Formats: sequence, structure tokens, C-alpha cells
Amino acid sequence: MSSVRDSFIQVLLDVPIGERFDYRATPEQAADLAPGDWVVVPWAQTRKVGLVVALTTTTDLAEDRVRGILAVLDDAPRLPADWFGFLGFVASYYHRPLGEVALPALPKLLRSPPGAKARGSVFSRLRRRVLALPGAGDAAPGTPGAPGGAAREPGSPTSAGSDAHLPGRSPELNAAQRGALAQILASPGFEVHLLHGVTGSGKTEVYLHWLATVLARDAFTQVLLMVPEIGLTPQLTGLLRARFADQTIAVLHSDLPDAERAAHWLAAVEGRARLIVGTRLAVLTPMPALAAIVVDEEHDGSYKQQEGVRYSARDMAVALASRRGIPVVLGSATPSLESWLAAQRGRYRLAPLADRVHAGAWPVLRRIDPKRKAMVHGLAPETRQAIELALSKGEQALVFMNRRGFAPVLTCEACGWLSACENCSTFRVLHRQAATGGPARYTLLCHHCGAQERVPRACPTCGNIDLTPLGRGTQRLEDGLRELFPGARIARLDRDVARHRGAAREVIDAAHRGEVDLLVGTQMLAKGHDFRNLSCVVVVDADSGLYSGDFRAPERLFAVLMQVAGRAGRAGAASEVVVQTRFPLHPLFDALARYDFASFANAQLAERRASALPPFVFQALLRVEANKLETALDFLGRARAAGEPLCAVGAPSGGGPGAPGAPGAPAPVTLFDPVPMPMARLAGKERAQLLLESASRKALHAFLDAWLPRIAELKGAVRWQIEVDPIEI
DNA sequence: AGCACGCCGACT
DNA sequence: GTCGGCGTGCTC
Repeated sequence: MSSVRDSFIQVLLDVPIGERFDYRATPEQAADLAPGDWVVVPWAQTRKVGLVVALTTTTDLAEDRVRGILAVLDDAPRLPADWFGFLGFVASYYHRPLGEVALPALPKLLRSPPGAKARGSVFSRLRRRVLALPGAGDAAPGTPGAPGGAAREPGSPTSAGSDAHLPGRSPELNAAQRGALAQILASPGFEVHLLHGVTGSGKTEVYLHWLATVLARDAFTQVLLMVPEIGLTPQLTGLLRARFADQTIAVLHSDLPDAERAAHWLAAVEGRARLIVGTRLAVLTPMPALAAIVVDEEHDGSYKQQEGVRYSARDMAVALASRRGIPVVLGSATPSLESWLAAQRGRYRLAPLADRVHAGAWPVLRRIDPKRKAMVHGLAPETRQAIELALSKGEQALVFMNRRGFAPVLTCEACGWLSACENCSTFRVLHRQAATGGPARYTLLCHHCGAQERVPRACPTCGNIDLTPLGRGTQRLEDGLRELFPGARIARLDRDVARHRGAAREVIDAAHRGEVDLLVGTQMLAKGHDFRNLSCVVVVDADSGLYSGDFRAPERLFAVLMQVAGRAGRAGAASEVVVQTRFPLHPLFDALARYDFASFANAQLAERRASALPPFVFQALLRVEANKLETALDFLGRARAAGEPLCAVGAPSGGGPGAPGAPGAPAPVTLFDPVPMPMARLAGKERAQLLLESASRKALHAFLDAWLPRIAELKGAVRWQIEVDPIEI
């Protein structure tokens, strides 16, 4: 095909087609190039940054279709072969082209082709940057950041936001913590430790001691600390800054300004940063001297990427540790059932931390079955009394509701009109705009596609002027609380509040200073803040997690209830958690009342096993998006037909979840019927999906390997993608 | 995924 | 008579 003297390079690009793309290199270019180098290449009408994975002297392409590279980014770090090895695993596990995994793992700033003026100097400028750590005193989460130059010396002493544990030298460990640490330190190589301990049991201390020990071994070793979100836990960065004052710390998360993120990333890649702390994307960063990984709150849903390559950063952290032959610690008060089962089977090692270190007893759990007519503003009489009691003692209360906005839907009682979203199969939520001065303004907002409209003056179908908000969100709840407790200082925290820069921190800090009596809000309030004077936590509506169509809903409910309960009683005084539920006898609450995760988890696992659900089976989802639902379903139908002959031993596809494979057949794969997605219409597109299942992970992946190329051959005006290990179905 | 090319409705 | 809708096809 080509003569011997030609030089070609194989390049990874961020495109959803093909694996590698061949380009021509001049002999001079080729002499200096090696796998791991960065190049700029022409792509159709445009230019892209690509990564070199191989140099060859031949190409399968017709010579006249091979184009030359435009530039070599010779100042860029040459990415190591074992990083490509790991990303190759990620790509094959999620059945995506390597380039589609590798390029999004680079910071955006470095992924876009450099303009003519900036050529070559980008990397050296980034290398000179001082790495700033977000933390107490800095701008709020999501803020485009302190001005680039105002970087703070790593390790400079600044007071952390919370006074709960003053950063500084490490406190002594108790017996349980020492036992856990000893277990982790005894790992000679790869091993997964599941550090199970309730809020306040001192997991963080175990992590920090371990990471400090590993870092002390030599001057090169790197360690990775993964957290669900950095924005809301400035205490953590403050603590790290104080504890690892003599180490360079890289912080990696998507809210950082582009240049800052690139500078931190580069420090991690080049080994200058020893401690890397980051969100899920950190696991895809090349870290040449990595020796230890911690995944904090390993059950947290934000470790799952929900667009592009839908990877689980927790699972990939385990895979990375395995490839590197290093230990990994997964920590949680409420581990995922996947991890819990692995620990029970001995694949992971459990390291239990039994007691709360700082605080006294757990809050007492009360279950209130709300009788409709006694409810005022969504609160039962007992609930109102509980709040009143806390306030009268000068203590704080927290009211938790998982629905933001004023009311979930607006309706016309005359004709039954509902505020449906025109792009999505859902309702637009009535929101009150933050009133600055004038009268409150209301809008209808779709929580799925973001579309927003003014509230119609009259019903669009019948002209009735009287439109009624139906149900209750945090804004309306806040109104109700102000009416019920006129003397209390009330603050709300949810995504709408947090959107304004600094606002979330302000609420949290005010609560810490004791300037708030009553906090209202969503999940956001559950994460990591210790309010020392908090003695009453109210969960307004727990029922959506009990009997939802999603088999993982109880698992999530238990985790969030455990977490909110952990907010109360940390000062050691008597406290209570009030849960309003129409199912007070549900066994989930029995386990919760004892704060007994193990018995909850074991009961859940028994149910999952009985109904053949994960983690006892492995799943994948084929998702299709089209302009018409019919088109999407038709495509799935043809995909399924193409897959049926590939299933092991004529496993009868279709049927319900119980549909068994042929008896004795080796690990068949079951293909279910194509169905519209729960949110069938989203942002103007119709979506449908097809579930695949197998008791064998290996069989599932082998099937996908054979099946996906056939799907690619199918015609149809659709967009499709496969998702491995989906968490929402 | 972008992005261009290519045939059919409502506007200056 | 044009602007522009998105179906279809291509990118080393």
C-alpha cells in the first residue's frame, strides 16, 4: 500500500467513530515522535488535538486519503504507556473508542488546538503557575474562581470554615481507627478495603493518616483522594492544606477555571503534585507515581458520569488500583450494595469503625404518619411540636425536602390544564424568582431541559384566570415555616440559592455562627456540614424512595436519611429525627431507627437476590434517541433481532425479569423488549431503551463485543449509545 | 459528534 | 424569487 520510507502515525481523536486515525509525518517530525505525544491534525474542515498511540510505516488507507499533521506540541508532557493501558481498559469496559475516553480526560484548555499566537507557550506558562487551593475564605463553589494570579501558596495557614475540627497536627487515633489503618497498611499490593463507619466515626482521620504514611516513604510517591464534590466541603481543602503543608496539592474538579484546572492537571501528570484531590474526573488523570487511592463516600451517585462515556469513577478507581498493584480504600457510612456484597464475599476487606468519635448518642427516630386534615403547610402536628421544642430550647432545626421550587406543577382547576413541558414528558415547576425589592415574580421551569417561561396570566386552554399551584417545594415550605414560626430566623439552601455566588457558603456559615434557627432545603444540606447546635431533623416526605419503580430507590433513601440523621446530635445532647411517612412500619425505618446499616443492606441483598437484580446480575442498556418515538422503538426492534442469534443457546429473550435462560446453558444474555424511557421525551427528542442482562459479566461483555458492530450497520435516523452498569433504568 | 450538502415551505 | 427546515453522509 505504501512505500517503506513513508512515516505514518496513529492518532486518537475525540470522535465517536473509529479507533485510530492515520496521518502522515515528515521524516523530521517522525524522528522525534513517540507514543504519548500530542499533535494537531486536520479533521474535515477543522483542526483537532490528538494523541499519538503508534508510529508505523504502513497504512490500510488509500494513500491519497491520508493527510499530514499540522504541528507537534513538543512542550506537552509525553503521556505514559500504562495510562493508555488503563484508559484502554476503561474504553473496552464501556465499549467506546479509546479516543472518546482519552481526549475528554485532558483539560479542555489543552484539548483545543492552540491559536497561532499561543503556540507552544501554553504548557510552560502553566508550569510556572502557583497552584491555588480553593478553601475557606475563597470564592464560593462554582464561582469562576479567584482571579488567576491571586494564587495562594500551597499550605499557607488560613482558618478553615468549620471549627468542628481545627486543622493542624493530626489527632491521635482511637482503637478502631488504628485497627483499620493497620489493616490497610498491611496490604502488600492491590487490595480493596471497605472502610465502613458512620458519620463522625473518624473515617477522614484514617484516610489522612494512611495517605501521610504513604507520602512519607519517599519524595516521589503520589496519592489520590477522591471526593463526590469539592465545592460544598471547603473544610476538606482547609484541612488538607494544614495537614499536608509541605506537599504540593493538585485539586481537580470541573468547576475550576480552565487555566487553573490545566495547571493542576499538569502538576499531577508531571509528578510535581504529590497529593491529588478531586472528583470523579481525577481518576482519569495520568499519575505516574500513584501508590494509594481513597474513594470517600464511595456510594455517592456523583461518581457516576451521566453524559458522554458513562463511567463509574469508583469502579474505575478499583480497576486502576488493580492495574497498578496498589491498595484502594472505599469509605462510607452506607456503602453501595455492590461494595457491601463484595466485602461479604471476601473480595473486598471490610474495615469497620463502630463508634462516633466526637459526639454522643444518635438522634431518636420518630415516624409520623401524616393524617391529611391535621397537616399545616405539609407538617403534621407532632412535627410542628418537635420543631417548636428545639427552637424553644435555643437549638437549631433542619427541615429536609427533596423538591426545589415553589410547587411541582401549576394547574387550572376549571379545566384540568397542567403546566406540562413542551419538550419533555414532565411538568414545569413553578418557581419564585428571588424578589429584589418589587413584588415576587413567578416562572415555570422545566427541571430536565431547562426551558423557562412566564406564568400565563390565564389558563391557556380555557381562559380561567385562577391558576393553582399543586403540591409543595422548598420555597413554599419556607413560606409555611415562616408563618408557623414567626420568631425564628429561617434560611433556605437548595440549588436555586446556591446558584448565586457565595450564597451557599453564606447560609452554611451563618448556621455555624448560630445566626439561623431553622434551615430548610434539599440534599445539599445533608452533605458534610456539622451543625453543633442542631437537635431536630425533619424529613418531610420519605415515601417516594419506598415504593418507586427504581429498585435502587430504597438504597438511596437509606443513605440520605442516615446522612441527614448524622447532622443532628453531634454535640452530644438529646436530639431527634422526625420522618413523615405513610408507611411507618416499613422495615427500612426499623433498621434506620437502630442506625443499623448492616441489617438494612442484608435485607436488601436478599431481595435483590430473590428477584435476580444487581449486584447479582449485570446489566447494560441500549439507549436510542430520535425525532419520533416510533423511529426509536423500530431501531431497537431491529437491534434486538440482530442480537438474538448471538445470545447463548437460544436464551428466550423478552419476557419479564424472571425469564430464565435455558437450563444449564452457560451464562445466557437476556434481551428485554424495547420500551420508551421513563422520561420518554427530553429536550424535544423521543427516547427509548432496551435492557440486557446476564448473570455473568464476561458473557455480557462478550455479547456486546459481537453485537455492537451489527448495530452500527443498521440504518435509521437515530442516535444510539450503550451504557454498561446503568444505575437508573 | 460536528459540519456540509441537498431538496421542499413561508417571507421580503 | 430567496432563507432555512433537518434528513443523509462523511471525516485519517
